[in-house]
Amino acid sequence: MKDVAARAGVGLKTVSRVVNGEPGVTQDTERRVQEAITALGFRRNDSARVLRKGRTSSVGLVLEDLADPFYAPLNRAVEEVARAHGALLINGSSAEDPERERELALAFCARRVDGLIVIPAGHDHRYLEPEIAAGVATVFVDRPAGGIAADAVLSDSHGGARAGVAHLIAHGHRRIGFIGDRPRIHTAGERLRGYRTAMADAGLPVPDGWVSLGPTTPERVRAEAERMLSGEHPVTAFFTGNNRVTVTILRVIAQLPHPVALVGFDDLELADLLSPGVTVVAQDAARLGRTAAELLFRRLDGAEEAPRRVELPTRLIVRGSGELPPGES
Amino acid sequence: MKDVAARAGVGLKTVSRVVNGEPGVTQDTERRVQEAITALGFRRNDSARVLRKGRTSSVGLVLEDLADPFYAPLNRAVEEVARAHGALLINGSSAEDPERERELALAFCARRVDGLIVIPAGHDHRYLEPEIAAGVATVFVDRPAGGIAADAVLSDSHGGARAGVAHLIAHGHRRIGFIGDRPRIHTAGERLRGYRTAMADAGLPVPDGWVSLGPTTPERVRAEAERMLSGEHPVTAFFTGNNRVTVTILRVIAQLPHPVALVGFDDLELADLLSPGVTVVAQDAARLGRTAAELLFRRLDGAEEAPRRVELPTRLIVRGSGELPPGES
DNA sequence: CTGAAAGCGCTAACAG
DNA sequence: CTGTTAGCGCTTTCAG
Repeated sequence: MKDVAARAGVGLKTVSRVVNGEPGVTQDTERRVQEAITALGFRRNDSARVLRKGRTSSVGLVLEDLADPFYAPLNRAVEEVARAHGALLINGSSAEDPERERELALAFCARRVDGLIVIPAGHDHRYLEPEIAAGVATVFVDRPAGGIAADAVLSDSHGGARAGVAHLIAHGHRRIGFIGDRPRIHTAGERLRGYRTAMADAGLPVPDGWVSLGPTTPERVRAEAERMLSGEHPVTAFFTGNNRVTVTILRVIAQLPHPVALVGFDDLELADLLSPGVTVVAQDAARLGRTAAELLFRRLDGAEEAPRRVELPTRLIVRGSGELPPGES
Repeated sequence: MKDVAARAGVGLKTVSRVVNGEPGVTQDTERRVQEAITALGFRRNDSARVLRKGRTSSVGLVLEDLADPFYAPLNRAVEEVARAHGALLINGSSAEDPERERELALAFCARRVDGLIVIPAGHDHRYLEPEIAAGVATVFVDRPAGGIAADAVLSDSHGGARAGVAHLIAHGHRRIGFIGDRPRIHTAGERLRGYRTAMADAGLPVPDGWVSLGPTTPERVRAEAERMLSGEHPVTAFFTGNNRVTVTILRVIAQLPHPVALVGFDDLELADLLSPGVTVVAQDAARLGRTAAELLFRRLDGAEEAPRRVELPTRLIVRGSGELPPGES
């Protein structure tokens, strides 16, 4: 910028004015400065600007996996809101590792993001207390924060799972298996709770063997499904706790001689084209992201209310797999 | 940091040494400094650090759509490589708008990213010349740069499409429709070229009506497909230019009274579970991203070779839809 | 082993 | 309308 000023024969501040489109510069001076800028290939150094202004116009997003088809639209939605507010997005995947979540969040804070959106991997977010105290607006999405009071935007996991399982029960199922993600993941627990509520509502017992929480690897999910389908009291339907489990169960079911009913949590891209279509409890990932980002920017614009917990509804999409009757047992 | 120094009763530089894990500090002094850091909730301001050091340890990624199931794994792969090199990732979606691509890329440059990975939306990247001259390593992925010499990591779109169409021809098809993305997108053109090559190899004519490039909206794709399926010489098979077109064509085909063969470019998550399974020409999006990121960091580590163009192979995955015979016409 | 001073590139605050 | 000065928070340099 110094060089530009020298070349254009003006003061530093004038260049600054031109670069930032501030008023108070003659057409002629502006032209001279612009020429110098192009000639020198100058671009404002935002690091220096940030240092001076205090605001970075950037937000950090810590999510579980950038590549997960459920989180990708959430990511995009956050980006769009950020863009509308003139902010850039820095993001990273925690890979469901609390330590990595922490590293990312703190790295973002060191970069002085204005705000932070976190899909928690861990359950203790007290490490963020100094940062929040220092003014980093923070919103949690998909799962609540642990150990601190903070904004959270969640899906109604309990209600959604309850409705999905009730749907299976309404179609005659009495023995329904639940396969979900690891129990330390908040949504996994909530969905299991929804399953138990629906079963209890119908006065149905839930033997331990019908419930399985754990890693969503195809191997584990397949083994658990096969276990639940064998033995004395095989299940006649599955309720699956997220998109990855659903995909594996679909592959398991496709190889069975008899039909097994299925309702999955999370929608899938081609769910309507399978036969039968896959009945799901859908959450709106983009809306989750948008809501969180909007809340974040409201905070950044000075909203000082107490931390809020927003819960978004889920939607049961009926496509066939959840309406299959129980086979003879 | 000043505050920390004051509180710990040491000099500024000593705090800096502790914060950065540099040697030359007594155990005792270090402890005092650490205490002050925790007490004050101090975190190093990376903006200031960057200003001084010149390197930001961050890379920018401009892609088309963060939420696209094809680009999401690429995004994740880039993130992993960046992470391995201690760098953060800033990213944004161009939404296939050249102006937006430019804005994002230049905003990243203003933040002084060390390197830039771009999935081009536009065809003229001369706007990056000053940045590259100023030292921003730049790698293009999925599509080549326009107007400048730069590294590019691409899939073999021409070869992949050619193989996919040849597969349909080998299964008896003579009238094959091609529906792809807008012609200004490089990969769309290359895939069309592959289609034409395969048709020419087999001595088959290609009337204009069998080829359609344009927006990948369901409405347009559906209309074009229905047009190609009607009239005097209806097509008996489709080759689709990317995942979004394939998804729509699958919906169109599902509603037809007679089967129509299909080979799609890009794999789909549930492609194996449809009946018939969807035969596709798959690219490895994660590998594309990984390769580009590794090349980028090689540049950042000082590799000074001439710009390289890396072309990754595609893979034909046979699942059923591409092996359907042509119906009677 | 420790610290003081200079300066990275920019903008806020004030003169002219 | 334009320019000067100070200083954002850190690291580099060099001297204790």
